[in-house]
Amino acid sequence: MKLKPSKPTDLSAHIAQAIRDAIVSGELIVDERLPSEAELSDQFQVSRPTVREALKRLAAQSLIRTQRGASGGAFVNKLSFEDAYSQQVTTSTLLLSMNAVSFDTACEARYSLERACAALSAERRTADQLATMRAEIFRQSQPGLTDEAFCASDVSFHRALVDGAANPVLSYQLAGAVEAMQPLMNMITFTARSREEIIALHSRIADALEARDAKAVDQALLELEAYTRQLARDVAEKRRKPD
Amino acid sequence: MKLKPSKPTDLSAHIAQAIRDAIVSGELIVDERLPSEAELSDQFQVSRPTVREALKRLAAQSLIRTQRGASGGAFVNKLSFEDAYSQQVTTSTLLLSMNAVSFDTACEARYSLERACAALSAERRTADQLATMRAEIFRQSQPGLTDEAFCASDVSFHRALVDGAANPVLSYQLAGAVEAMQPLMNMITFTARSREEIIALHSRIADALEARDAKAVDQALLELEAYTRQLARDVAEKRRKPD
DNA sequence: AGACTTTTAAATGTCAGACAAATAAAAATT
DNA sequence: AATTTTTATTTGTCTGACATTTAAAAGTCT
Repeated sequence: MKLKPSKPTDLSAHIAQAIRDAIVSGELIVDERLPSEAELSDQFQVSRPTVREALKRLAAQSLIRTQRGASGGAFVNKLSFEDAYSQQVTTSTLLLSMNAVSFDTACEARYSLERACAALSAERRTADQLATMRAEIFRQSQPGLTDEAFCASDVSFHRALVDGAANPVLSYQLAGAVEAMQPLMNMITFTARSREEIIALHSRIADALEARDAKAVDQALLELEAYTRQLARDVAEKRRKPD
Repeated sequence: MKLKPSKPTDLSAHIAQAIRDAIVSGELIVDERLPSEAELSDQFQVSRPTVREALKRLAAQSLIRTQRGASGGAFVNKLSFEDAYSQQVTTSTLLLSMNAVSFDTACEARYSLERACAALSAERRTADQLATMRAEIFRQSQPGLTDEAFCASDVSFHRALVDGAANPVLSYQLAGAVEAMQPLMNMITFTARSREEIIALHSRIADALEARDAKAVDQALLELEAYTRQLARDVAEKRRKPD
């Protein structure tokens, strides 16, 4: 029936898609200036507010940036790993919370991906990354640390592990998975005993990385995953049947 | 100096962030209706166009959906795996093309992640997914297939492999990595000989999955990665020194 | 009373025109 | 020649209006 993929309404979405296509296809290249809003409204035969709504959609995806003034305008933005990363964290976090993804499912995904980095990280990790991991382990062992701070340090630790693979694409992909887990992790109350256990496993991971022993890293990660899932089960158990 | 994180300008970005925060923090829950544009312009003390620009930013991230009419308005959208997936493909694709990520880096990331699924997929793959893979292998063996069609079939094959892990979070994460590689893969010209080689490896993967032999899957993926990178090197070589 | 039709009100979608603010280039001045 | 001023361009924002869609309310008929 309808030939157009998008309904005749939502002109701004239509225009945004047209420009997006031009960027993805390479028709518009990085740092190239788009026509001014006035010119675009002429070209697309719509009003300037409508064009602006379209541009804001693109800006929300970091596809363009705008600059005011004489030779200003909208420019095709070079998507940085950092931009892509922060977008992915937001998206992944919401995806997990809104779709009631089970802790087990998220945890399995996270550790599967993280183990994918382990071999590369064992091979390539720098002294600096190792030092970061040791520092985070030390921080985790401090008494009086809140659960939130403990989790945050945990994320930093794993981030260093992932970055050890020295592959920006991997880091970008993994960052979403690891960081999006944090809200779920925050549901766990870490006892002194469980922290001790986790820190021991972290130390084993750091040791294995220092020795460039990929298999030992993998094994420690497997155990860490199993232990984390066990903790979550305990919390769920306690919630169901509080003493 | 500036206390506000965002500059005093870009009101729409500011408002979008405020609403985004409310959604991420859970202050606004799925399917909840936002105040009308008129009410929002009152609350934030800005004009309606400005509010609309903010809402379009959120719509671009699939965080809200809008509905016209009497009891219409903007509603918090339940972010689906599909939405998140397509966003990630767009982002990943642009990230690779704009940052001149080397074929090797992207390839390494992709296969590392894919191998992370291999063990789970060997354990859980359904007969249906196996059939899909066999069908794609058959398609790939058809003579007269264009390179684009061959690549597309390749993506479908790997997609089935990833979905075999039966973990939606993994599928979502991996889809981006695999699909974003396609433009890079399209640069390769597949000779009859190289297609034959790839198909043989695909068959080995399918066989191993059928036998639920995780190690064999992993090994075949390793070889496929090595072969793919070799092909890319050959193309680069030929381009530098054409005969 | 109940089912159907019409009206109405509320909301988003779009438009036009205007002014403010920023900014770089051009013009004027020292 | 260097500096300052002007100017033109472009985005950012506002006001007000109308169009369109849609669900609920009101009305009408059987």
